[in-house]
Amino acid sequence: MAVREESADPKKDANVNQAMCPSRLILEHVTSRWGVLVLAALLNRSYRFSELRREIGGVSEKMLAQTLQTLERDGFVHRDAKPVIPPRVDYSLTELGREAAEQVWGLARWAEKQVGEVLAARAVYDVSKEPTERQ
Amino acid sequence: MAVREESADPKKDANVNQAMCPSRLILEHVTSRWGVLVLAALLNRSYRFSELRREIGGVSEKMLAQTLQTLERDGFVHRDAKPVIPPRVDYSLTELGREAAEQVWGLARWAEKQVGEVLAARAVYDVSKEPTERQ
DNA sequence: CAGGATCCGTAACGATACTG
DNA sequence: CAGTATCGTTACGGATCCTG
Repeated sequence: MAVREESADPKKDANVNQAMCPSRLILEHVTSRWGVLVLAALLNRSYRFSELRREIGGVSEKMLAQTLQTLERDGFVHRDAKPVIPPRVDYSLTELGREAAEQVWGLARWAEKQVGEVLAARAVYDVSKEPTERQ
Repeated sequence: MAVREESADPKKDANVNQAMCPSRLILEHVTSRWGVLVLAALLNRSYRFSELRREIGGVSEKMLAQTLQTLERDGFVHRDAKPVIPPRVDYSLTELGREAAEQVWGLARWAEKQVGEVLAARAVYDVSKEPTERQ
């Protein structure tokens, strides 16, 4: 079995941290590296597994499956497995998932808008912290 | 020196992932475990280091320092170090930081509102995935 | 094709000790 | 007080192999 990793098992979530509020976990799931991208992709339309994998790019099968399961468990993603050979599974957003996706997408858009400012701030910071050679 | 961990060194950020867009990093910083809590706390008022540490609770010195540095570097947090003995350092939000804090706090609030729904969804999911003993 | 199981490296994190 | 340096752990995440 070995249901480790992230938070597949609810009882294990607790010991990740002694006192982590549930909202923190939700936040973690929807803002995770691949969670954001999955939600963003599904905002447009539904996707099949491999399709989604190509769309996102750079995600391993394992992480995509894991991300999708977490989001499905939280009620953000609907999984429609058709009993055909070869298997066909479509993923789409639930209503709750759409809300989530819009929220994080909004945040992502905001982040993109601020990239310039942030990069500038970093440049300033890095120069000020530089070895400076001699003082 | 050993400036590993998270993203203190800009040149290292790139190899965390071959192709990670800058906005992803910003998102990572502001939605990180302690990043959210730091921003939320500073939304009310400015804090000193240890004060902030107590306020948040459960954060190690190392992680708090690291989180604050990351946020400062991105231009979200202003660090005001007064040259006195004993040292006194006040942290506050910049204008950009206030925007960020409001964004993530909005997301956090949304997450809190959905805790009930998510928990319910998880319960349904977990039951449906249960061993079921015999089918 | 959709994913489960397993192995493994690395880096994130926490605890502790130490410094200006 | 406000951090930095070091160490140990663990769990995140990727690669690979395997199955219905």
